[in-house]
Amino acid sequence: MSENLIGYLDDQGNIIDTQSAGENCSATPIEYDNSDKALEIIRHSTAHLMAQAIKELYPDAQFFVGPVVDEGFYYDFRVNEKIREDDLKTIEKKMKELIKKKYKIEKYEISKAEALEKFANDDLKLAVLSRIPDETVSIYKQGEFEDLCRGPHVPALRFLNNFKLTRVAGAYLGGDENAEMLTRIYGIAFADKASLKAHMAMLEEAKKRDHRKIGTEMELFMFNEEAGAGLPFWMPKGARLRNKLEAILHKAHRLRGYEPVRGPEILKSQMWHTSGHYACYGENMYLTEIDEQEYGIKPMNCIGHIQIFKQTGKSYRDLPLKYYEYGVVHRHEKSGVLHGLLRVREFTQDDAHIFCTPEQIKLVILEVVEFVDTVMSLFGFNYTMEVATKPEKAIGDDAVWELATDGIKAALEENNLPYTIDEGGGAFYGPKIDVKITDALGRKWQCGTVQVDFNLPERFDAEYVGEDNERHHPVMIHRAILGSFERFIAILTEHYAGEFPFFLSPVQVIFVPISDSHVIYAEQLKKLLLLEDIDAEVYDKNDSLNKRIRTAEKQRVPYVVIIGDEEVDNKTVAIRDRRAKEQYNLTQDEFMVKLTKQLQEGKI
RNA sequence: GCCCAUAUGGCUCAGGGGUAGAGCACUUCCUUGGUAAGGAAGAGGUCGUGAGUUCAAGUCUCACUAUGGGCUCCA
Repeated sequence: MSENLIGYLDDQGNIIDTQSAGENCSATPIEYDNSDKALEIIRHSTAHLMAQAIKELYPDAQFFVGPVVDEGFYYDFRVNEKIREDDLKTIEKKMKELIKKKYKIEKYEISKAEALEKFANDDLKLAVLSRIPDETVSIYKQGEFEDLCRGPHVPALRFLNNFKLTRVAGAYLGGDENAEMLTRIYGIAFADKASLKAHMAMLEEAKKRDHRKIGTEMELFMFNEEAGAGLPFWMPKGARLRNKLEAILHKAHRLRGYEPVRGPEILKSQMWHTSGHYACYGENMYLTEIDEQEYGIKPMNCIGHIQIFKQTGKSYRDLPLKYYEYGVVHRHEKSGVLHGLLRVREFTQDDAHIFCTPEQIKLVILEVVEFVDTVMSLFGFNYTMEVATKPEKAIGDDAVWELATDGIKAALEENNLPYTIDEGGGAFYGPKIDVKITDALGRKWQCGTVQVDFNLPERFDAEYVGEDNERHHPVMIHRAILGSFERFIAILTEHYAGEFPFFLSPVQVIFVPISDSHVIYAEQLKKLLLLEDIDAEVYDKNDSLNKRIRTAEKQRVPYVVIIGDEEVDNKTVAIRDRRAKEQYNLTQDEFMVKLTKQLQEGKI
């Protein structure tokens, strides 16, 4: 048996550890390295090692589950003591000590009845057992420490040298928010020290891209404790960036046949009762009373758009009818979930509602998915699509839900668009496709969404006259491309590490005049650029030239332009180009043409 | 909402019971410089808010607010 053998892979893709495989296993060996399967075993065993260390340090600790996850592993457990971030070092130290004891990891099997008896005093293990259907369960043992576990595990602790405990957190038992909260410790492990180090370095790099850090540095947005949590303020630089994004999207919508509309911020509660928001989404709504009449601040824009649709008679010839609005919505998110611009309580959706016939659904969905793809490509985002099905709190018949869900799946499948299923994740009025992109730390965030809704048009009695001269309820497709400007700009910031493409950059050009006599020319150029919707600044502070160039270069600006005698005399500019990472000279005309042309990159 | 942690000038942070510190940014002056930090002086904080312990509280305790990492939930 090889020194580095830690398990086998059978032809079904299941991992068999060496404890289970026996002497003469013919399955494919898994060597000790950084392959996915090897890491799965290593990390699982490291979770156990951590549990063993915790048990020695906190003898009263009881353990729940310790699985491998995308970012490493964790173990959930109950202790009387409070475990803090500082304690992780102590636990790590104990883990290293245990490795030195050279324990082997041994496995034995017992019947479920025996297990129930063995763990009779451990309610957490009994909870785990209650979820296991098998009649036989396995126990893994290393030194004095034993744990109920199905494996797989490495043969001995010596394979677990390269790990790091990353954070402590609370986690509900079984993910149920009504249940007890356990302590969870996350960690990561690799087969070699260098990979671990590289992983930690990657996390450090990701932190530098954090939109909250860059947003503060670049003065894009802010929050204010006295104003309230989750309520973002857009500072001038951030507002410029956002305006540019809005302008690009306005044009993109008009070119695709969308009409702008706008509904009020608050509507009488009766309307939210009719829609079902009051019953299904009420916990998230802000309510207010005016003249003894209750109003709800809108958490979504659909209700307003339906009223606009209903205002004038509609024919099948008008469909599909596309209304869009940069709709400001307020949602009372739980305080603990707020997260920079990625999760706020007031945000603006690039929202649209497409009224169409049932026959048009497929086409409309595809059109939207294509729109999404165009926008994502513009920024170079990878995204995944999830089809979310009927949630527990929902309105409408199952049959209608099925029809809508099948329509979504069919549209995607017929065009070979890959998707996964999010069971029960739909909106209360219909199933949806969620478009998810990842932030700097690899966390997925929902951005775009396409939702098929048979329910709200009926509830509000929205109608069109069909070819048959009868009245019909239209189908409503709710959709957003960016999702919200707040979240999307947060992700953009992390994606570009603040170095936004020219067409979005809040400051697109910085002029550095060499001395006072060159300021006039710089100001003239700045004005010329503004006429083309390009934002520029002139750095004429009383600092040395080198200092001003350094400051300008650190602003994450696409172009720094130096203006001296030579440039003024010849009507030229001396450019430091961020993208090309080089310096060159252009005439003023060439410069203007270059920049206005580059602005076109943002046209979609 | 729940668990744990954190909160000191605009920003990043030090100070851990005895009358508030640094760097950057800011203001003024000198310097007018051709491609990544020239020099000098100055201003700016009731140490998140409110209680409590103490002769004495940024510093210890509690509550609240906000923020961070998670859980749960979502654009």
